[in-house]
Amino acid sequence: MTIGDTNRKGATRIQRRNREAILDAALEVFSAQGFRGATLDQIAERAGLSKPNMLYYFASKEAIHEALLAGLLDTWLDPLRALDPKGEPVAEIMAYVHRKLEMSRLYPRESRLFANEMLQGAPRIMAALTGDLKALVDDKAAVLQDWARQGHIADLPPHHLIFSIWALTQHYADFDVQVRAVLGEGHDPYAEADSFLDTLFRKLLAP
Amino acid sequence: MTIGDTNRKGATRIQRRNREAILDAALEVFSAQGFRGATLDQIAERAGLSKPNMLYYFASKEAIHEALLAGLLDTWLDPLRALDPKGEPVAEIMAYVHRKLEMSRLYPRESRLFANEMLQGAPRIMAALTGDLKALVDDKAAVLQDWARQGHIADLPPHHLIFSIWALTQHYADFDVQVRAVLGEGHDPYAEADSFLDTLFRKLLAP
DNA sequence: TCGGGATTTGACCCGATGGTCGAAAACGCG
DNA sequence: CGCGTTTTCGACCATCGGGTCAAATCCCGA
Repeated sequence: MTIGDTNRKGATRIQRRNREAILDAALEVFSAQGFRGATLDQIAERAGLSKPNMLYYFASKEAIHEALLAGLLDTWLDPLRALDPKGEPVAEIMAYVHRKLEMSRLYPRESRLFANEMLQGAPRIMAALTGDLKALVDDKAAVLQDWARQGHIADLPPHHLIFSIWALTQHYADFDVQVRAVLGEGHDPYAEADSFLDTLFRKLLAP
Repeated sequence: MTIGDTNRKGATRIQRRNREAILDAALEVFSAQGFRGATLDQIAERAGLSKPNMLYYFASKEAIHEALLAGLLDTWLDPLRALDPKGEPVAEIMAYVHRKLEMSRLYPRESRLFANEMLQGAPRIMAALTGDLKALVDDKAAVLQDWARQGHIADLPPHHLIFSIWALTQHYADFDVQVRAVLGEGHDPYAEADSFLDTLFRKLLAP
């Protein structure tokens, strides 16, 4: 049987376990070293497999990276998708901010993988950026603009409002070392950020 | 004569020209590929030198990277240093925001180099983070807190206020591709950001 | 103009790295 | 249990990549 891209049904228990172990290890390494900086040996070791065995599950380094990115953008955008045009404007946006920060806290590796890709000029996901991503953002931006027009929130450039949410929440994952280094001991960056960002966006959104 | 770290006086015209060309090329490559992802061949080619010749000016790949980072943190923090405790609070902070955004616009490669280093866990500049950087930030944070206590600006956690300025301004350099992909044609990201961030921070700082 | 230091480079070294192969071992199901 | 399929991996390969070296070339001040 071809191993291909199966990650769901039709795969044995061993296949699922190993593919998962590989992707987890790869996430660890790619997110910390970037694509070119990562080596198959590092990934294989972390995954607890021999290199040839790993390449039995994924055809190449590229293929592993691709598999990782494939799911990423989707997962990453779920919180934005959940922003409900029919909900209460400020509450919806605040919920988005908090969900996004929670993503940074729970999935910092994914955030860094994405950041790495952006820093490199997004060679592998440019299509998704100008396609799905842009479409989704444009859609939600229209919602924000409507809310602004109706006076529910301040009149702000909607795209940049969204950028600001991304920047502020992802910063805590991507620049984690810096945040912790500067704050010093005895701080809970994410708890403080949660409160600070709440204040920030409430003030910003107030009409 | 030892080539060492001389970048100033005591170096011939050729030395200055070549060292500069190397550092510029290295900035280009390191900022786009990360340390491990960059190769000496790429750098040498961009610099217009042979690899051995490049290694005549810098002892190793590490040395080039180090030279780059050495100047970076300092330059990068200049705008914050310029924040004057005796100035008018809101004006001082707004000036900092605009200066920082201008840095992103003029020196996106430096921003990305720094971001790469952070993503990798800051292995090469951790000392500077917990040393000079923390000291400077603590110092300015105290100023902000004073201003807040005196009612000049809103009472916000000063460290996170600074983080928010970093996150929002650097985002436009580090995630440039994403910003442009999402905005589409006919936008001037930095001009829009300048206006948006002005609004954002004025609303945030209002007591 | 000339000599010695500064600069440049072709050739080379060798460990790292992505990837292949064939055969052995483990699995699972009839 | 028997056997075809799946899984595993030791050994190997070609290329890449950081770095060295000795010899050639260039440059400039006395």
